[in-house]
Amino acid sequence: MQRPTIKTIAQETGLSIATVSKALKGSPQVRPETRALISAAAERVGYQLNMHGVQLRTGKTYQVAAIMTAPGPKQNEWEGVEYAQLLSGISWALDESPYRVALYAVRNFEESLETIRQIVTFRKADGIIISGTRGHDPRVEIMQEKDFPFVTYGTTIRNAPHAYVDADNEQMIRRSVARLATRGHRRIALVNPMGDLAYAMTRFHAYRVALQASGLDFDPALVAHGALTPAFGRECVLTMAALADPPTAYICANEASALGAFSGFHEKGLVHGRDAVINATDDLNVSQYFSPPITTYFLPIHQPSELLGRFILRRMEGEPPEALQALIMPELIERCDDRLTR
Amino acid sequence: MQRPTIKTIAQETGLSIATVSKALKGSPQVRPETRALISAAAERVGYQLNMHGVQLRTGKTYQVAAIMTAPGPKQNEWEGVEYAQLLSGISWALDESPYRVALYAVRNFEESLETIRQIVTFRKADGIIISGTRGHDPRVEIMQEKDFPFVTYGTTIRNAPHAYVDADNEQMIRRSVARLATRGHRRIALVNPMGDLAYAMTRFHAYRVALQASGLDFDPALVAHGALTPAFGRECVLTMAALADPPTAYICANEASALGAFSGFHEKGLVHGRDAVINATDDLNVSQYFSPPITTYFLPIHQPSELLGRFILRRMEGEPPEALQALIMPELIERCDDRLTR
DNA sequence: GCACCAAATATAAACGTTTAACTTTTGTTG
DNA sequence: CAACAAAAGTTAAACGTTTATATTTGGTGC
Repeated sequence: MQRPTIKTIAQETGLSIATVSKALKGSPQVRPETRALISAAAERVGYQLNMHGVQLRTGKTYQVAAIMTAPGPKQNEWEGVEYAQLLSGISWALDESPYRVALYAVRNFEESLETIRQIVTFRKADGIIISGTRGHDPRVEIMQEKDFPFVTYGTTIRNAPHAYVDADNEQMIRRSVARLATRGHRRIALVNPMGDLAYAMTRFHAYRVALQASGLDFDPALVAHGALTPAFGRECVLTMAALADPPTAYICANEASALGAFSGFHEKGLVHGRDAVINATDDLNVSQYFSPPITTYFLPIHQPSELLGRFILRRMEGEPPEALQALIMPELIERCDDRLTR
Repeated sequence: MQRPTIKTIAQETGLSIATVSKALKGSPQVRPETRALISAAAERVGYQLNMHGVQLRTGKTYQVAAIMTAPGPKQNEWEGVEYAQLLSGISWALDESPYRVALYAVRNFEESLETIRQIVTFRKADGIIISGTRGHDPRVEIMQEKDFPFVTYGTTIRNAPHAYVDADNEQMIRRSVARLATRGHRRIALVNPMGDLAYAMTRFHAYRVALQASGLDFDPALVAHGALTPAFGRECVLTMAALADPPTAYICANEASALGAFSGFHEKGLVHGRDAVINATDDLNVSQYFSPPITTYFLPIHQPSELLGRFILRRMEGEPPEALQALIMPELIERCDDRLTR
């Protein structure tokens, strides 16, 4: 038995395929009785719209491209794990819509640029979602130039306004530093993402401002930029703890680097709460299982990711990008007092 | 300027669109000189195949559906994080092919069943990849019934032969138990996945066999089944450590539950290596950053995931499922001696 | 009962590709 | 060089939609 098409329904009802097509998409051009008749027939024969026909005719793909920059297979490091939740959040947000998530895994920034160029020029998708934005991001420029709908996870700094979702890194760092300063910390380390990423810049800037506000000196030796793996967090602690005047607090940009920092503590024989403390930003609510549990700013990742999905839908419907910008303030979860006990 | 089609090339070369079409897909029906001519013209005008036309004409979708069962947004637990790497591995394997990964995030088993039914009956994809297989998996049955190409991550137990990729859980558990027994452990706990999952059964069975082989008694109190979150790992330790005769070793099914087990140790004041030890299976190579680092069976997730991608390609080309089965033995990484020091 | 208009429906073409069936060209053979 | 076969190329239809344009239907006012 063949899969039913609008032709089937046309024959079934004795109407033309044009009328059926219009009726099925609720056009006011066909009167309600006819529409009901058609819907009934569609139901009866088990009709489902064939997207290929629509796509060919309209040029729309009904795909949202999610560009996922994942570390190469050779690199066995715990990185980018939050992508799973990010993707599922987006997928859910699109659930009721005709759109699907098409995954484009790329190895690095250049590849993502090339992929996006492809998608835009050959219209392989109707919208794009990217993350890991840079201060000045050429991918954003490409899409803006062609007026292609997109949403970024993460802001940019020197690009024209566009749709984005991000955590409020500025506030987070300011409050983190202020809180630690209040608790007597004078040497606060910043374990930051790769320096070219927009949020690394935001965090760094906020860090300096906050230090000043608390009357603390800035020491470049207490700031590190790198891929947010456990290896990096560990390395930071090993290096900084060896300083003549080592930090008493580490602000880690994610849970992976925080875990690595713990590993560094273990290696150096440092005790959390006695020698130094670790604070972090947490997407996955995993810091509560660290030993000991640490203070974090927690932003459940499903929140921004669902927003990304909703934003791209609205953007594809033509809503202006300025209306689609969200900065979410993560919630402070104090699992430690974070005053040193010595 | 319009996007070039085969029609453009036909005009450009003075040939018919049929010849162009054949030439571009390397049909032997067109002679090499003509083919070269056409290729050159295609290159010149920047031609790219429009998939929508192909899809409509052939009925093929060039999509591989990846079904991802992710925990609901309300549940803030660290679960399913390895999916990110799984997906990117699959995506890479498909890179050179015309196929793309279409993501279907579902909330639970029933939804995945329904989604698969949809995909199969309305041919929304050409192939499906699922994970979290059950001992007897109705999803597998649906696809087999319709002779729909698919590969599972994880074996099944009571289903007809099909394409799969899995870690060799049987061997892993046997060797784990034997190794711990050799090191003097008599009370070995098994922190196992949900009981209806195929690999939970495999592991449990192997566990019992291995206990017997080592002359150890089986105690149901030392086995727990549940969602492999840190919460679960923690809960297991809290419960089992309170037993009259508590375990001296915990075999955790993944790194998340192992992390949770550590959290349980911390809570109970247990010291790793003195009171008990934790062993685990690790996909993400994160256990090396635990404090202390633990002994694991390590299977870098990109390995099975790329295999999944390659297998689904071959399966869609008609290769029989029996030829597409892989059981991979993870590598033992001994980071601890695992003998108790007391 | 007629002209007119709006509303409802029908016709036909188009999107880009593949492919069965047909025609033309080229090469081989006796 | 005729006869034919094989090779190379062409024609035309089809896949399932949407939509501009055309046609039919029914209702209104006079």
